[in-house]
Amino acid sequence: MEIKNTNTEQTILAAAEKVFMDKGYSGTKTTEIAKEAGVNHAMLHYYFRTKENLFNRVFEKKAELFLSAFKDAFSSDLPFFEKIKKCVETHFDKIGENPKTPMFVLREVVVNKEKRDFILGKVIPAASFVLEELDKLIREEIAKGTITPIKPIDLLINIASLNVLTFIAAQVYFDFDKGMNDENRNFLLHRKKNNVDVILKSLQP
Amino acid sequence: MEIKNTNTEQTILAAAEKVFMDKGYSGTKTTEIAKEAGVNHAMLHYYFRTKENLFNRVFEKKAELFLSAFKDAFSSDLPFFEKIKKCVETHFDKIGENPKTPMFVLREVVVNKEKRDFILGKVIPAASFVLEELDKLIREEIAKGTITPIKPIDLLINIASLNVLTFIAAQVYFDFDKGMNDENRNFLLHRKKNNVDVILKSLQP
DNA sequence: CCGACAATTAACAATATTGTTAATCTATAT
DNA sequence: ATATAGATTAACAATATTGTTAATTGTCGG
Repeated sequence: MEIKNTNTEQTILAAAEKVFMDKGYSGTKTTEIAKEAGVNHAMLHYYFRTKENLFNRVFEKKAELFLSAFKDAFSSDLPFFEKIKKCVETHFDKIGENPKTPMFVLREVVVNKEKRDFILGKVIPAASFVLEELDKLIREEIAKGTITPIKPIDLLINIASLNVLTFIAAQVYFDFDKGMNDENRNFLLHRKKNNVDVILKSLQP
Repeated sequence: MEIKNTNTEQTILAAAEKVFMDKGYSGTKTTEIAKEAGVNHAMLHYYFRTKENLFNRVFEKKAELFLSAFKDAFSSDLPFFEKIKKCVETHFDKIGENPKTPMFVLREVVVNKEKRDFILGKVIPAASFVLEELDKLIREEIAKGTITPIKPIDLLINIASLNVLTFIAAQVYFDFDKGMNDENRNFLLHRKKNNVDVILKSLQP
């Protein structure tokens, strides 16, 4: 009489993740998730009660992932310009590991007030950590005259803009599900290099 | 008796535009459009037959608008750097006139293969016009050594990334429907200046 | 093997959603 | 004023979608 945490629950969660990521909350039918998971659709309610519960499990995981891309990006120990370079690259690569995440999160956040508040509640702490770090670094360099005066928040938005929109564009052009061909890979490599370049130049006095 | 029949068809279209822009195709119920328009929901089928017909009317209009922001941006007659500055500003302002459009178009394009093909079919011609113009300009400047070698497509994506994501972020933070306060306006002005700055610096040798 | 209980299924139920239809109303030309 | 055609409405219909339930199956410790 014990927990036989079947893989059914995990199978459903994985299927839900796939379908929700592609079609969003309102575009997804629970029957399609069940079909994708290969289980009776009652199982989905048995384990998660409602569509919304299931969605929240997926959303919270992906939102965490989306924000962690920022946190992880700003935790190396390097000279200033290399550090910034590393930040851009790390952020880019983190998104690359889950390339559909930005569009998924932004879509729900724009469409759903609760999700918007949820994200904003997480963004503030996440951002303030990063912004404080950045602020110290930037002040020093501005004092030394090695970079132009810039607000940390602007630098952050610039990085996010370039990296995030690269992957949204990629999502329009090629199908992440079918693996990537050389052209796709080259596009991303090229854009990563470009983004680092643009950010570093934006700092020049 | 009383005159005049306010054009019901236009009323419905306007309501559809509003709701579709906020909630996307799958998130919108035709009954909500009817309610928003203040008409019996049968009218919506009387004039447009199906939800999809109605949606397509809205989508095609907005897709055109989205792309026109690029075309319009590249049609001034100024010295190189001022021209680029003008491009970024015009593109930014064009989006500002319809700030929800980028997210609306991108959302449907990512989620719906037909809409994706529709957009890609329009993007290619629109882009090639702009890219050819840009190519001529850029070549001259590179030859003169006044800018760093850069591909027109990269410049274009950089401009689009910075401008588009500015408004997506804005859409998350403030409610475009309730008019904007000073803080909102300042944010946008500040970001416009920042984006011009980043783009111009990205061109430096 | 049995009993308990979790897992699974089919069948049902309730509501939402899109779409249709037939009747009614309204404006306008004759 | 009447006929006509288009506009509008309520009422209906069909299907989709989410969720529930009761019965069945499977597992495992005793």
